[in-house]
Amino acid sequence: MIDNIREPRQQRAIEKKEKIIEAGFNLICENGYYNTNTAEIAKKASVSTGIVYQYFKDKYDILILGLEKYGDDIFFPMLKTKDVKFDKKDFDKLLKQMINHYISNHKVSNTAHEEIMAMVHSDKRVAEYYYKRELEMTNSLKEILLSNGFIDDNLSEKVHIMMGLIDNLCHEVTYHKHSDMNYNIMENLVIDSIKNLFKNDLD
Amino acid sequence: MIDNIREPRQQRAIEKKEKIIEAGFNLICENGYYNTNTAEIAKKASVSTGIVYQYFKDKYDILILGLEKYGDDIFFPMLKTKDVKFDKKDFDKLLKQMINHYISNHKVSNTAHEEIMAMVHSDKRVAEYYYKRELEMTNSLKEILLSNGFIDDNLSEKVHIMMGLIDNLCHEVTYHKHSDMNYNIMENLVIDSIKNLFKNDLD
Amino acid sequence: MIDNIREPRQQRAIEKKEKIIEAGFNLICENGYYNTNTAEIAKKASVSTGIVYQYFKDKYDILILGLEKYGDDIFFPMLKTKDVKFDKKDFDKLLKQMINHYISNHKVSNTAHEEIMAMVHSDKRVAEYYYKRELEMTNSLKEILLSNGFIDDNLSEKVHIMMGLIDNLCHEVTYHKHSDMNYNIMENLVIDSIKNLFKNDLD
Amino acid sequence: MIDNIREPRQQRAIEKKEKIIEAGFNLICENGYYNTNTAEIAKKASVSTGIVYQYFKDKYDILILGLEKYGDDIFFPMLKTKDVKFDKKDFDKLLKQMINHYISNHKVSNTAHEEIMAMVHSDKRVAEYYYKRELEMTNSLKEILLSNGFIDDNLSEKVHIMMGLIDNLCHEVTYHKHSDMNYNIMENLVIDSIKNLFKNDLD
DNA sequence: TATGAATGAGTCTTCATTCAT
DNA sequence: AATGAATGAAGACTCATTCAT
Repeated sequence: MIDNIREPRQQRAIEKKEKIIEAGFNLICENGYYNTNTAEIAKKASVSTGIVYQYFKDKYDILILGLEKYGDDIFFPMLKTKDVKFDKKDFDKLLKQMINHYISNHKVSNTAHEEIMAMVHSDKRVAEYYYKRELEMTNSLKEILLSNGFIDDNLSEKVHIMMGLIDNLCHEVTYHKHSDMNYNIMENLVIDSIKNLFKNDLD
Repeated sequence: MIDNIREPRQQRAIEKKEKIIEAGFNLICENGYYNTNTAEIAKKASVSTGIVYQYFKDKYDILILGLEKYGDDIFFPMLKTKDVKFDKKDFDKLLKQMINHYISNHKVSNTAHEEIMAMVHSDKRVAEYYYKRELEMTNSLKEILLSNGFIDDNLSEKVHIMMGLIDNLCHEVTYHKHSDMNYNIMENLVIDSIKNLFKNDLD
Repeated sequence: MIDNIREPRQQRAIEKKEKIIEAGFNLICENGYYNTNTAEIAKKASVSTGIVYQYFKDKYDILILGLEKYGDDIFFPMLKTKDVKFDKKDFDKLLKQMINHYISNHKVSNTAHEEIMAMVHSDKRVAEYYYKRELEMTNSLKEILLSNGFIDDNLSEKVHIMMGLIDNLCHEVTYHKHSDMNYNIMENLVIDSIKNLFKNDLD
Repeated sequence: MIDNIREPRQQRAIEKKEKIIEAGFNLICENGYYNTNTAEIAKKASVSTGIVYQYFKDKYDILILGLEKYGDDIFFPMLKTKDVKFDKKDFDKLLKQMINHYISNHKVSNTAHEEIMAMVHSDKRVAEYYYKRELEMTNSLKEILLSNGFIDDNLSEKVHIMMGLIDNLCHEVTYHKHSDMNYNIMENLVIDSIKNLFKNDLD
């Protein structure tokens, strides 16, 4: 079989490809990979079913390309944040900002998060993407902290734990709503935990 | 139309039903729900496809029943642990034990974890199961701590964060193997974070 | 393959067979042959599915035997009426009685009529049964008329037409309810038509 | 999920859809609805099974569309006959024509009649179709009669009875062949009965 | 005799992918 | 480059019938 996936040259063709990725990725995020079929994707992208296979090897390809294109916005919006300067006294504030940013982002694309996280757990390439970006995120945070005078003392581990704490908090706030849980208190406890992690830097 | 689902009476039939759940749940855990078909399940359970539908409403039913039967062992093995007594001085040790227990359990059923967690993110009933048990787990830990003299000061929130920390650590250890991460250090940081959470109790 | 259909000798066995026929035929009459399965039949007859195949060759067999057993009551209740004596002046009354008898019978087993008539149109043996009884009915009516002084002048044809008229009327009354149709008038027209058929005898 | 049913645009596709209806309806008429499967239909129409479900919701849909397309030719060919003018003296002739028309039509699609009539008795939508057309037929006949000077005196009832008489006759001629029945005589008796129904108009 | 467990061929239906135009 | 028609393998599920006990 010939590999006849064509990389579009013309502007219109490029736009068409983008449109398919967008439509496909959105549908997959809304309904899940297995509950989305190519006919729907084509329809939503206002193209024919046939054309899909001139731009993409298969349905899976759409997912992966969609993930690469839109994944960062959903999972790692903070990756775009660079060169943050802050006073150590205001570390609290920074954390609060991050948390709020995270939470509001979660809320926006609630189902997308769910569906893609599902695939992180079941699909190798999605997992690969996710963990790679997570690592980038860790490194990005490390650099921010280093550039603000934090010392490189087990920093990777600390940042990883910190991210886990924030993620867990956001998840709780966005989905579960365990009735007996007070999110203000939780947030304060999380912030306190993080400050404890970096106590050597903050004293 | 008749309600086809029959509860088997004969011993051999009961065993067969169990066998189908086991085979089905295992396959789903290994390969994912959508990549497992009823013919495979039947074959692995050494039964005909027909019998599957006498004991189960549909494929999904097998998943749910399998989850109820084996899920606790995979996700919440500690739920069986009750009446733990410990000296506050040995809180470290207890935490280390828990972490090791968790990690070894993760390692045993690596893919099961992944596949089921995928469904927690995409399927309502699986999510329901998971979060319910998670809550039970939280409550169980709360009681253990209370019975060992910890005070009920935002205990739910603290325990939830603690579980998140442990979970995150285990996950990291079992899957990622972020090359630059030192798990001993991470473990110590996690333990320290937890102790910090309960500093009022441990002073 | 051995033909191991057994004719039951013991009283209990005979009753069981009857029960299966009754249950099966009733279900078929209610829901149609293709919408009735053997499990349902067995359940309704309070027997096991296995036993069914010791008394009957197959599902079809139940239908045929049921038809032979209960069909007459549904389709040809008048077959039991013999030795009717009437005065020619009262022919009207007789016809009215017949019609009412027919109609009330139709109403009792409305769906049975529908379902079995469906099979008259699609199944050879059901058709065979039906037309045979229809012939018997014709002959029976012929004899009644002859024994009351009617002459044998194209009597078969007349009776057949008469039966068609009554049948058609009953059907209309029982099912259609064509809103604009006055059944009293229709009945009178039918009776008048029949009397016209036999005008040579009634003058 | 998407609404899969597509209305074909291309000429060839339209023909293919027609072909499927034709093949499906024919098979159902020959062998019955439950004895016809989609694979056979596809094969007879020289298409793949998949395409069937792009044009039709399900097997049942094929039946209904087939009925709407071909049903009139089979059941109500006379519906096309309009603006009939006749002299009351020739009412006999008209009736004979009708009867012959009916009979020859019955003979052509013998099994179709049987199978579809079976469904009239067991399926709501088929029944709906049938009785609706029957009503149209009645009305059409009424108008013909009215336009030829018949008076509107219980005309609906009379026409309905008349149709029943003709139908019954045709059925007898086409199927039963009750050996002892003389169809010429029967035909004459039927015609005489009809004329008697309309005696007020014909005197 | 009787049970109900077990079989597996058969049915409808879906959908990723390819083809003809 | 584009369309949308067409393919056919694969899957879930049913059910008449047979089998083991």
